[in-house]
Amino acid sequence: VTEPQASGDVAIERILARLKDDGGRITTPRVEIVKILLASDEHLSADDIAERVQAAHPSVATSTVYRTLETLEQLGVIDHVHVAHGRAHYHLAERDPHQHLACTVCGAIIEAPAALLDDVAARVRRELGFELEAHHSALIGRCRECVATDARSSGA
Amino acid sequence: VTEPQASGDVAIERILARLKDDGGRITTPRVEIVKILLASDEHLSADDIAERVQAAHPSVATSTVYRTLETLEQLGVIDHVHVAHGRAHYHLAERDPHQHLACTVCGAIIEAPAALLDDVAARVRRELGFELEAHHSALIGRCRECVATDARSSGA
DNA sequence: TTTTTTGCAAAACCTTTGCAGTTGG
DNA sequence: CCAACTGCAAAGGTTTTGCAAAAAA
Repeated sequence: VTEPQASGDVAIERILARLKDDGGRITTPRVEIVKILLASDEHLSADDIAERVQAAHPSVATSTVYRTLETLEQLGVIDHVHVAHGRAHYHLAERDPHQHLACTVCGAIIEAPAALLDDVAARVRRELGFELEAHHSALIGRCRECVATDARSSGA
Repeated sequence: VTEPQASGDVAIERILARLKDDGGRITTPRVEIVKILLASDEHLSADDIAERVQAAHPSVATSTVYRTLETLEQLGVIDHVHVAHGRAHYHLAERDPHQHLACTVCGAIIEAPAALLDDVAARVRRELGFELEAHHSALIGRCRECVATDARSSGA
């Protein structure tokens, strides 16, 4: 059986290889951070990631997490989205491209189809010469649950 | 001549009246901040505003600026938009409603038609139950000038 | 060994808060 | 006079940075 059995292993290898090809080094914090990114479907904040790394390796500094995320982003491995209060969330670039909707009430990040802003992007390019980096900023508002909660409490 | 000659005066009066109606007081910092907001077409950060107030009244504290902006926002006089790095920009709510495009390179905020995101808002509401607060977050990307500069430098 | 990466601590950035003193009405 | 507002300074949360020690290649 030469087929890899866990796709995560392959993914890790590929990412670490990219790091190496770039003249980078494979270190424990980096491996752990990549694992966490691969293991999570969610959009994690730098602090979320730091917390998880530190659960297993308490000595890893938060600044290392930031520096690693920056490196991975430069390599095109991950992307980050800004949600409303200056916090960034990170996720693998390889995931299906998608837009982000951030709930101002509960903080949830909901994924929307990548094409959501295509028309808007075309329009601002045509009319204003503006190149939208659509994946880079979340659209903000309230998610289904929080809208429902709101309606319930104000209606009652 | 009972007609006001400068529309700015009327606007100031109206805003200060709202403040007063709400049980608020008319103070020097508040008057100055409202004037600055009225005098500027731009989207100002809290710090921009603080700087301008302090040019004339050096003792006005930045925290007062934040508190005043918060008060004015609660009264519906102003709105704020979040641009990519955790900085908020403030502008009068009375201005023509519009969307904001923030340039990641030069920091400019470009206004776009208010209706820009109407279709998107309708779609995420229908498909995801998400209530977009369209005016609240800027779309980010690169403005015409910065796109041109980029093309020039990478093309050369 | 050499260069990259790390951990730590400190600083930077934007914003909020506590509190005593000031001010508007 | 009294509540609302202010200035100051300190703290909050997130991210960045300087630097010497540690680790990868």
